[in-house]
Amino acid sequence: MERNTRQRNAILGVISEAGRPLSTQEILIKGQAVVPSLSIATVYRTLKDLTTEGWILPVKLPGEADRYEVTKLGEHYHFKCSSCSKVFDIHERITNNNLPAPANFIVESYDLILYGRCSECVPKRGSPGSRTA
Amino acid sequence: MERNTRQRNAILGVISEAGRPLSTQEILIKGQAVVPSLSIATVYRTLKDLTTEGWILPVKLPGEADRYEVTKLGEHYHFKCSSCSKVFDIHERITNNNLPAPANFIVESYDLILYGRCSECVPKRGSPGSRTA
DNA sequence: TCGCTATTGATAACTTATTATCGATTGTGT
DNA sequence: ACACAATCGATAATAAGTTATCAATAGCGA
Repeated sequence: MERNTRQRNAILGVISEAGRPLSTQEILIKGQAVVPSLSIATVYRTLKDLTTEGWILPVKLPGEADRYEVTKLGEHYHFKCSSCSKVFDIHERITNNNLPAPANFIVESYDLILYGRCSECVPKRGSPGSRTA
Repeated sequence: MERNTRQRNAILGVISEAGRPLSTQEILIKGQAVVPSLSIATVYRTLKDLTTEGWILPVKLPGEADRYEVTKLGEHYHFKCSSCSKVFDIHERITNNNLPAPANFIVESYDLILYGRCSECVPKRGSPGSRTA
């Protein structure tokens, strides 16, 4: 049967408490703060299990390895900071009307990724090179 | 100096005429219809050159290898058909107002990918399992 | 607490995409 | 047409991420 190991609890714990999608390396580091012996193999194994069981979901960004977050967040999209590389959840609602497609095309889902500066990395007022798109 | 080879002409030709972003394998196959000896190494080499020279751009989708399209298309986004896996350009305009981010976050750019059925793969009217998102 | 077996940790192996190597080929200026 | 270097084709090498292997460890029911 399925066992309730320290490693599994630690991994689900750090993902649940992160508040944003975590990379496998982030999960490894944060998990090792709870279970120091934690191995990257166990991280991958457990992420696969937790995904299969429906607890977490992979977050896919172009050209990057999957990140993971808990399933219960509902529909949302993501913001990647071009300075610190962290990815944040955005829960504002986008209506399908805002996502036009050609006639005869059926839109079933979408991925929207915003790129820019998060609140921690926003340049000070008045510094150069900081206009928004 | 830079030479005007059959391979280079064929590769830029198939990308220009495709009307949608092509994968490296698609470029190889279509290019071999023009220059049968065309090698995958030449495809990668030429794609890198054409990108550096500004003729083409990589199109990045989550979890997939880069596709390529000509630069002159201007701002647009992409639609991936979940049936035939082809990627299409969408030239409808999206306003920044439609892409809300948290206060203090600066949006510099975005990637938007719609998933669904293209006009060729849309199920016939009345068939089951075909509601839009 | 004992014993069984699921799970772990360390690392080798694998996968897929891309790049490097190098002898053969082929544009291009003369 | 010639010469020569840019480019090509075939394939080995690389890179990053993920998975497999297997002896050691540790949940969990009795």
